[in-house]
Amino acid sequence: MDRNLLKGTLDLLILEAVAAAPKSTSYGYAISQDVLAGSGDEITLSEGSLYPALHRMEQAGWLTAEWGEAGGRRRKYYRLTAAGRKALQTKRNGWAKFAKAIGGVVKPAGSRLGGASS
Amino acid sequence: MDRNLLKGTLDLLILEAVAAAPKSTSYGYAISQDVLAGSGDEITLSEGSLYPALHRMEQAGWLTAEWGEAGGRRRKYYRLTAAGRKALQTKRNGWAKFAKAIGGVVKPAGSRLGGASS
DNA sequence: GATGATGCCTTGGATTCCGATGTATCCGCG
DNA sequence: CGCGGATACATCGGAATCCAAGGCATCATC
Repeated sequence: MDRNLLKGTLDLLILEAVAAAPKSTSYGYAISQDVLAGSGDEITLSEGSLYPALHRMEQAGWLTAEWGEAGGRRRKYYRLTAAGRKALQTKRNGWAKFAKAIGGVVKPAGSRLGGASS
Repeated sequence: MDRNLLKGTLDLLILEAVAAAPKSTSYGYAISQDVLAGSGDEITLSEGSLYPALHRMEQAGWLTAEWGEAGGRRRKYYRLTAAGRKALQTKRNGWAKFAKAIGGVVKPAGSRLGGASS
């Protein structure tokens, strides 16, 4: 999978994972696992991308963080703010519009080439 | 439209435009117009992206170029090579897989948030 | 003779992401 | 006990990508 495609969708994926998590079950490691599972094992959010992104979004006011603990290990639980929910909607719309735009240009995978003629 | 989303799809869009063009009607400016039209006026390939990309792909052996002229203006016509057709297929598959993976995580735009209950 | 469309090109910089690395706890295995 | 692997957080430097800006040239319109 071309990793460049991921650019621009990182925030969306994280916001989506946080939004989907039940109550306060959203923390870094779990988010990466959720995205991995949700994508059919296709999308791996590497730590070098994930944690900086979480910090950035917290800074942006999209997420709030709270330290917790489980099984002797520290966890940082994240929740969406109102601004975060709005950002998610915006990014969803952006993705939908983008995917549609690409779809208008790209033909289905597996379609024939060159044989345009009759 | 978030421009970061475009990253990774540039080659695909260009290959697709060249593949779709009738005979020898594919040149830089026309490609950008075709993509713009095909995407519903959503995707503008800026010249600073387009021309370097065309050179890179020619270098990679995906395209061959040939100078022509029309109406007193120079044009550089591009055609797909066999490797270019193969690259297009590969990128189509990559995009399809990627879009599907994202779709597994992202909920439809406009869907409700927070009200996970019931 | 200015403006805008057509048509090509290059460069510098900004942005984005990730591999590598570091720290720490817990569990299972030999 | 020591070791590896999973869990869990974090940072930094490098690599890759793209585009705004600028430049050049022809043609049509006003």
